[in-house]
Amino acid sequence: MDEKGRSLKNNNMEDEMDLKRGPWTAEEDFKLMNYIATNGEGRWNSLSRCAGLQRTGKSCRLRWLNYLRPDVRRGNITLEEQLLILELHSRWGNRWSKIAQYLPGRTDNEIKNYWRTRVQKHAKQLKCDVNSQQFKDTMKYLWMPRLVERIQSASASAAAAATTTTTNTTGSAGTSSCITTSNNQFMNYDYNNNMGQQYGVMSNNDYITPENSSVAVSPASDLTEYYSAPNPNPEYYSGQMGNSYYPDQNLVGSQLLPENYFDYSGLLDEDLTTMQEQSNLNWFENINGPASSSDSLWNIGETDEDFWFLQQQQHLNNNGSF
DNA sequence: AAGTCCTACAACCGCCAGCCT
DNA sequence: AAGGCTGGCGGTTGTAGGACT
Repeated sequence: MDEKGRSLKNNNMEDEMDLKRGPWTAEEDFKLMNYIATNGEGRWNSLSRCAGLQRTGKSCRLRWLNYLRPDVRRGNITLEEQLLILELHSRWGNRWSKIAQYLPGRTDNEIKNYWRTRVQKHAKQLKCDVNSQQFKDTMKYLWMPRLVERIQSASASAAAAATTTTTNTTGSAGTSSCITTSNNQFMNYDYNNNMGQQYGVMSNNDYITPENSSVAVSPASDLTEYYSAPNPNPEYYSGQMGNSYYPDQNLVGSQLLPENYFDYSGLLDEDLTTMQEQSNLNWFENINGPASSSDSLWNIGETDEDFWFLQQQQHLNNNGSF
């Protein structure tokens, strides 16, 4: 019997057994949680029967993994998580479950939904395919650096508010910052070495820094929103930036450490030139969309911050650095 | 206030690989 | 070796609720 035949057979069996579909009720959730608490998970079909649920094993598994599991993290995707998703997706594509391994508490389904609703939306606004080189470049050279900047900005604000110390050291060789994330993760990011000198972004210490910026975290858009969900299980995250955080041992301590996320050292100015040439439109017009667009990539003009950011970009553009 | 549109996300579906008999 | 079963994955759909007109 082929796969389709098998599926039909399964479906018929399910019909015969009058299995329930659609949203789960609180009672069903309770049954499932109770059963798993006592007997553990796995063997989902028999689990479903034994727990007295009129659901497929698949449905039970999905409900447990995506919703009922105690370590499922609720709340909006944070900036740090957005950054990680963009980076890992650029590495692996639509390998949602693999990407989810690197975001504790987040499910593949949630990440997939985030990608479809937020990222693909922006690709649509740019009138380019989400898999196109143009959009990938936009993410890599504008969106992701922007996220880094916002993370640092939010971190600096939080630190100032808490009157605790953040480690910002300024030396003649460059500016290195410690980005403290909402999960007490930290990212060492060297503006000058990783991006600034190569691309003219954030390269000048008296130009863009969290200290001299008037950046205020605002919920104006996907790119400006910031919400750090309460951590339901704090101990789960402790030490997650250490080696144990990364299930793929081949990447431990090398490619995936945050300080390497934006190591664009292999990229040349010609690459950016080519990138711009590939676009028929002005780079910034293309990114920002028409002035009337209310939900463009940066929501230009909606907040002082975004206007400020655009000015910085235009300044860099005019100076030929970008 | 009512209707329509949009967004986010839960849930389902088909396919596949691996294991077991 | 072949067929069946199970779990896992990525793609897609349905829908509740908020935003907009």
